[in-house]
Amino acid sequence: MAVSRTAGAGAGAARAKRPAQPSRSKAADAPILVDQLSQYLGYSLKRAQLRIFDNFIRCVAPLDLTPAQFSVLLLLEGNPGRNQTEISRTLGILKPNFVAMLDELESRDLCIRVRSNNDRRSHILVLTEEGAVVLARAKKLIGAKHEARLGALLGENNRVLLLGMLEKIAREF
Amino acid sequence: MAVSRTAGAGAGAARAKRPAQPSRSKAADAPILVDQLSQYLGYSLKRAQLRIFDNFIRCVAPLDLTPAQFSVLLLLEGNPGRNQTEISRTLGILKPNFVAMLDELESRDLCIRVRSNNDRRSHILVLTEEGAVVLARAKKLIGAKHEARLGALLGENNRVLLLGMLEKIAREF
DNA sequence: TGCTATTTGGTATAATTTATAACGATTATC
DNA sequence: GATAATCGTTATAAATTATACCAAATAGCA
Repeated sequence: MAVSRTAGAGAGAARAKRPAQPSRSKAADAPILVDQLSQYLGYSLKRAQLRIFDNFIRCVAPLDLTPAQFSVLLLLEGNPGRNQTEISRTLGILKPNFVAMLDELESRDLCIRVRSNNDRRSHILVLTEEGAVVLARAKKLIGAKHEARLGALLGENNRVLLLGMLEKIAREF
Repeated sequence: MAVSRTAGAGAGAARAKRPAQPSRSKAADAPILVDQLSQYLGYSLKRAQLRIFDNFIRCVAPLDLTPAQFSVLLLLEGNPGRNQTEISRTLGILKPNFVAMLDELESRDLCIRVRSNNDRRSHILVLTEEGAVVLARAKKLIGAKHEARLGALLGENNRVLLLGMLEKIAREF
């Protein structure tokens, strides 16, 4: 369905004042119709997702966290004692790609890898104190600037409804 | 927020029968908790989007159309006489990336570029007959196998509600 | 009319994201 | 104790998204 990050959604071409004359030559820039497309869940879903991610990133910009990084930290906090494979699989991150991501987080002292005693192959992922602090700040920023805004836009009831439907799709579709 | 294409969502590790003993060593694979994460719109949105795209692609597999390609064809059908810039911008595809995409569609005889008479710089995009046929088939497949399934999962009322909320987010957030 | 600025489609290329194959070390299985 | 499987990792590819620039054509204006 296309939909990339930067360019805006609107048929933002010229949009100058258009003459009454409905000819098809110059100044005839009627907005492009997206109505049909918007009826397809995939399209609207992707567009919404890009908007949300953009805003998410801006909200936590002071902490320099990507959505993926945030999700890792949050998962570590709530699930201590897990290893890389468990965390990466839960998030749908392929193991090879998770390595660099952890290197980054570890280099910023947000978490550490600890060799497991039970299974010396695996690395237990541990949220550091710094990681906990950053995560707490991120939560606060997102709650105040991001999710709150969503609630304001849709209404709190609808926000919860939306979340429920999305979860259902993610699990059962 | 992570969330890639392949790996499933579940904490799909071993999940063998676990002994009553709640020790933390072997066989202690309680499912990882994602509840907190699921409360963040970005996470659930992305997961749902990946599921939907996966299914979309499978549904139109016989026609070999990506969501992006489908959206282009649909837009051409509903908006004849538009040029590349207008279409690509509407879809949020950057112009340089749109070139190869059009090359592909044109090579498959689904659409053609026609030099405009009004403005000899621009290429008007025209859906070919073949393109219209393929698009019609795609619509049918998606309607029958994809959107219908969604309606069955959420209920038709909720499906419409969901679409409305997503559109609102895409436009106003 | 001429001159400059902008727009259009395009090329080349980079950066980012996602995916596959394989390896050493360790553990499980039998 | 031999074989298979798993863990984290490296290397690398493929796909997606983004930036800089170009020639041709047009627009805007002096």
